[in-house]
Amino acid sequence: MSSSDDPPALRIGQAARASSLDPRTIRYYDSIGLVRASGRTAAGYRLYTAHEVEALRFVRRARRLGLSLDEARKLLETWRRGEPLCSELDDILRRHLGEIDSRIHELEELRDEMRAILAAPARKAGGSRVCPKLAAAEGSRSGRGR
Amino acid sequence: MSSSDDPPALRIGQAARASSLDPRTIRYYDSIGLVRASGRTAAGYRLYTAHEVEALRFVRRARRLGLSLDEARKLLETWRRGEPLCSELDDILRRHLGEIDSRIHELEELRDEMRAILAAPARKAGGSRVCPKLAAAEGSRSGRGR
DNA sequence: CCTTGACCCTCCAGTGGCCGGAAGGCCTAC
DNA sequence: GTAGGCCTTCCGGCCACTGGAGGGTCAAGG
Repeated sequence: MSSSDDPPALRIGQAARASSLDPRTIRYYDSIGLVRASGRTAAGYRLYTAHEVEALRFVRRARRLGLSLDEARKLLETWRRGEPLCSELDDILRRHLGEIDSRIHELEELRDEMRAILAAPARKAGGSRVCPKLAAAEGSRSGRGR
Repeated sequence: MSSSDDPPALRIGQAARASSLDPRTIRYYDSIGLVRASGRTAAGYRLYTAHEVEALRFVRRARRLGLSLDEARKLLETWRRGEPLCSELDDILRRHLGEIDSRIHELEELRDEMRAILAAPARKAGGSRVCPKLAAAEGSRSGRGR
């Protein structure tokens, strides 16, 4: 055994390049048990097979879609159990989609507000008070801010 | 002195209500020197005059515009020095405006991507592989993720 | 053989902007 | 006198890393 056709394992730097992640991030994922190294060399270097690299890419992709590591972990576990993953993924994505939509909305409001502020005349001197730009405008929205 | 027409000072809970902030947040701002309590009662309770409450509201507003506490601090210092604030504010807001714009753009791309994923047929069973949704689609964008 | 340099290891600390809880002091009302 | 509501400090946690110190490993070059 341990013949020459074992899956060729990468060290962390190579795995990092293959997954577009930082080695430290991969070490972190290992440390929290998200994507564990498949083994270690005699010197203690982490080894990653194509399987783990795929998982790392999976996680990276999930992160880029805005999912938390916990969500990524759930999906990953489903995936590793060989289950369909799609319905779970759909749920999560649908939820995030809603959040993104309202986040976009919020940001657009913010942007408009900023534009209005920037467009306002610079009326200096006026009163002894603040440049009214920030002090004013305590209207409309309230509550949670992500 | 210390007559009855000293500015009536609020305790932290009242200041919190007046500024729509959490008392703990206000304590935090005090601890980092962002908005210090104007004094203490004999019992050690923080006191906030209308001036500090205004500063707290200012900070809250800045935060809601997406500025960091550091940016808020800079503006606040300018403000407290009685300077116009507008040009500095404009710089910061302009920069943030750009960021918000690109963030909106990013999120819209993300949203479209998610919609595409959700719209894709659920093709289960297929190969032994992953539901292709997350595994695939390693195209387009790369680089920084906020 | 020794050094250089790239890579790897672990451990600890820090980031931002708070939130939560424990353990206790203060003040008013009943 | 006691119940409650407010306040205090201190400490730890959150998320997803990032940075640094202080060392080990390994192949190539002199």
